[in-house]
Amino acid sequence: MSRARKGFSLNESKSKQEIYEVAEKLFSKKGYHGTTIREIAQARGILSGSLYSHISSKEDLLFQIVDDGAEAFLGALEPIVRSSEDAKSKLRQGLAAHIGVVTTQMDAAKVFLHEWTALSEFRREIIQDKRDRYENLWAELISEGISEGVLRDQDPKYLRILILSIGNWVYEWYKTTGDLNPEQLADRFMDIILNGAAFK
Amino acid sequence: MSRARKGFSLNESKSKQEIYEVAEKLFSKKGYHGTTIREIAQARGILSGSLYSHISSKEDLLFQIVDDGAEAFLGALEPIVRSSEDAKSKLRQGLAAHIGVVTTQMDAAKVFLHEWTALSEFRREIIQDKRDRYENLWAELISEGISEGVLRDQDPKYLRILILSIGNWVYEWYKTTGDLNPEQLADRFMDIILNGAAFK
DNA sequence: CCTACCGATCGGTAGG
DNA sequence: CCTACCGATCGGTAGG
Repeated sequence: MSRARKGFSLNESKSKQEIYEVAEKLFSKKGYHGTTIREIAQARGILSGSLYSHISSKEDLLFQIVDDGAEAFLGALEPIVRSSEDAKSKLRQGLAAHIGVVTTQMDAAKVFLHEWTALSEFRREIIQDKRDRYENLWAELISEGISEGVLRDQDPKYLRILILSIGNWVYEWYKTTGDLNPEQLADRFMDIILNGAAFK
Repeated sequence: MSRARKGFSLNESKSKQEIYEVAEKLFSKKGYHGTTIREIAQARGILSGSLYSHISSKEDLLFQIVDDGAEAFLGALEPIVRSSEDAKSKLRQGLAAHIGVVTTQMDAAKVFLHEWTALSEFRREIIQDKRDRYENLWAELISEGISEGVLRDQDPKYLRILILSIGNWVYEWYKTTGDLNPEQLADRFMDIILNGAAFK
């Protein structure tokens, strides 16, 4: 998550970070191609040329945002997968972690989930790898659930897709005011996923 | 769904339709802002200026694609909601219809689900209305399920979101080869949604 | 459907 | 961080 990673001075990294925050918001709202470098600069109160003492290109900006998003998801899920709790509560915590990332970093999450395809090949592959790693962590959680006898022994692929679909779509509808918090949401969804919505 | 709606001659509407198909593909792959009018023209084998005897603007093209998408979803779900079957099979059929639209018209569905926000205000509102209508149809299905005693009597909002999240995300991962067909997919997902993934 | 072009804007740079 | 600008490309148009 930290963007002050390469030993910039405090002021430099503060300026840089403000640019990232502004770009995150704009890329999330209007898309990467729909956002101009001049809009980003204007939102920071400077001229477009001045951006380039802090960034090297527009795509560089996108990559750092997308990569931060990837790291946020991985960093939230990894400790849960590695923990020694039972499979059921790991599944619940995993979904809460995912929803937590989406709701507390809505712009970055949306850019990560949707604008990463605008990256050029080399950098897109780096992100593809992290996406694969994240999916594999979920595959692990589900296969633990099956081997512990908590989950029905079905093709785990579609359960994984079902869970991630629910978690990913959150940025499309979630409002900070009026909706359940991430923990409550994860409880609600995981109750349906595990026990079903049917009346018994 | 029909694009030959305003009485154009056969040839005109054929040319027009080819432009829509090409634009659908490109908007889906690279986004509305990431696609240039020249790319669309080139994919049809003509020059950019020549497009404008068939369309009136780039945004017009987007609107027609998005609106067709909206109509496809509404047209597939409406007869199911109006039918007199039991709530459980209407829910299953509704999800199959939704997944059917997404998988058989993947490009149009993706553009409808994601690029509609690029529309200017007036036309975005028209689409917002149709999205609301579609959501309300689902709300109806769920409330029937509750009143028929098929579904647990919980806040229906999150069940509706859960179902639509699963259905909408399909375009992100579905491959025509190797995956289940829409009916099978809907069965699989609806089984988990109704009965849960937990072992009992 | 093409030729020929338009004003505007794009991402980015040089030099201070 | 600004001034001043670059070549390229954008959506779109006039006239055939």
